[in-house]
Amino acid sequence: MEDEAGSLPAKSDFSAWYNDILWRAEIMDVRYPVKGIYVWFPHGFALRRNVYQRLRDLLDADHQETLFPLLIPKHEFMKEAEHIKGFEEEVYWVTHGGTSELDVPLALRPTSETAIYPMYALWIRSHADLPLKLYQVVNTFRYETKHTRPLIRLREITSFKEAHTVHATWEDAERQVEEAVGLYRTFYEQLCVPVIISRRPDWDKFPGADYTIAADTIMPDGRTLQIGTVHHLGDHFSRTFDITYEDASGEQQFAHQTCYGISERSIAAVVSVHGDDRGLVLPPAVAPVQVAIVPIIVGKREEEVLAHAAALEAELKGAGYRTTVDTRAIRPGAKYYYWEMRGVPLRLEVGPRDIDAGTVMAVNRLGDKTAVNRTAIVEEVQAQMEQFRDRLRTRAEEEMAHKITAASAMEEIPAAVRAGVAVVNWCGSEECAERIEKETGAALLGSDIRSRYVEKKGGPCVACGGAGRPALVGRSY
RNA sequence: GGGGCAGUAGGGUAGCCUGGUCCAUCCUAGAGCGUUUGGGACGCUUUGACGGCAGUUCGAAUCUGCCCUGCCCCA
Repeated sequence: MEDEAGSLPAKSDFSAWYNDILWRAEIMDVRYPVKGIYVWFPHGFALRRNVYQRLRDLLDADHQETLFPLLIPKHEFMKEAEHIKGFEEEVYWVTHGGTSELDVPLALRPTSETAIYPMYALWIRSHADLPLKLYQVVNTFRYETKHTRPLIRLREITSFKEAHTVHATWEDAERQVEEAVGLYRTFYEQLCVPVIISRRPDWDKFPGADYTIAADTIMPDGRTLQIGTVHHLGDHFSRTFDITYEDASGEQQFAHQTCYGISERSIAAVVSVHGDDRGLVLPPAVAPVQVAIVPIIVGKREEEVLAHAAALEAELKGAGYRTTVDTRAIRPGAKYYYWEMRGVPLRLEVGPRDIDAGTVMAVNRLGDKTAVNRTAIVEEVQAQMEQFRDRLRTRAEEEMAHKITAASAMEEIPAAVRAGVAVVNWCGSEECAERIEKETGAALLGSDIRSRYVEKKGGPCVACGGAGRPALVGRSY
């Protein structure tokens, strides 16, 4: 216990834990000398790749991947009034080429609507071109003035998956919003990260949207993290960028649009929701290493054990598992800690005793240890992975459920939001939302809540007593 | 947006108040050699730091100013 090498701060000290684990588990190096801009370590990058592969697989079913430019000319960027207002304080501008000033200043995209939609205006001509569903995974830049935090609040978002769809009618776009919400639900199920879906209040929606649906998770310190948003853009942008199509009767119509995004906050959520005092705990679906084999080398049987471990590795790799044998010249215990820090779901230990007994010791990242039959190893690993994933998901769900508290009066809100989020009844007025924020120090996050942990039926508004519907109140990142 | 605190080898720290004894302490990490190996091995050898710029001073890790960077709390 004392003088433990490489020990993390306890997860109960979440802020310290979070900063430290990103370093120790080799997710990100925060030492890059520009505020709010960080470097992916190879291990973190491998995690990112696996996470985004999941997202791509889901989207590729009926979206196409594309890539638009980073630079947006000022005149395009300035077209949509609400949109500009939402971002103008956060935009980086490229004003010079070498030493000469540019005729047209170029914005580094804070998001890509104004890069994509002028092209959509050219591409879309007829109803037969609709729906159009494209997405890209890009970096975006926002000059954040609040405290930056790796993976959570960045000046360069390195991993923004943004989808932009175009539809004939408002209703078609609305259906797309629901599809996107479904996609995001599935995505987070794969990551075993529980989410609460809600509709953002009007004053908090995406600049230029009709409405915004958001997915939030609850962090260990009780604060919420927005990890996905879906926006119904109506025809705001199509009017601005002249995205029109000829309908079946030959009339020109404005298109209706949606956009929806997920960023590396998804990875912050995986790290934070599942991790523990020993390090990362990763769902098998995205773990860069799914099985770590630790050979127990004792005296003369070294070669035999290594051969055994190599055969095991080959078999598991053949079965599709990301597997590694740790042959480093350090003690087995050091390897256990090493792979635990990096979140490997399953560790297999093979030593002389196991070889003699025809078994392999299997230890999952939650600490369950079993001796499994060597000959049935692939089936065993598969079963253990599935069981592990289910346990992770259940554990995360239970933790989130504990952080949601119904509050029927204003006085109950502060205690509830100290532990997590409060569910209150709210009449929908901005005035009452402001009162709630002022009196409790927590923000009104959303209404039309979709969560199995939140009752659907309404009641009197906690602020004014008028007819209210359930709404989410919490402190957010 | 407001307010605190801090920056010393790759990571964590002592020294700073009270300038010189500091070619800077300890832990960890890295490299090499050897002995080890069923939960963070040991021995020997070795590498490596005062955030930046200006100032005060005979002399600055230490004092002052600005800048950069980070963390915490409040709105």
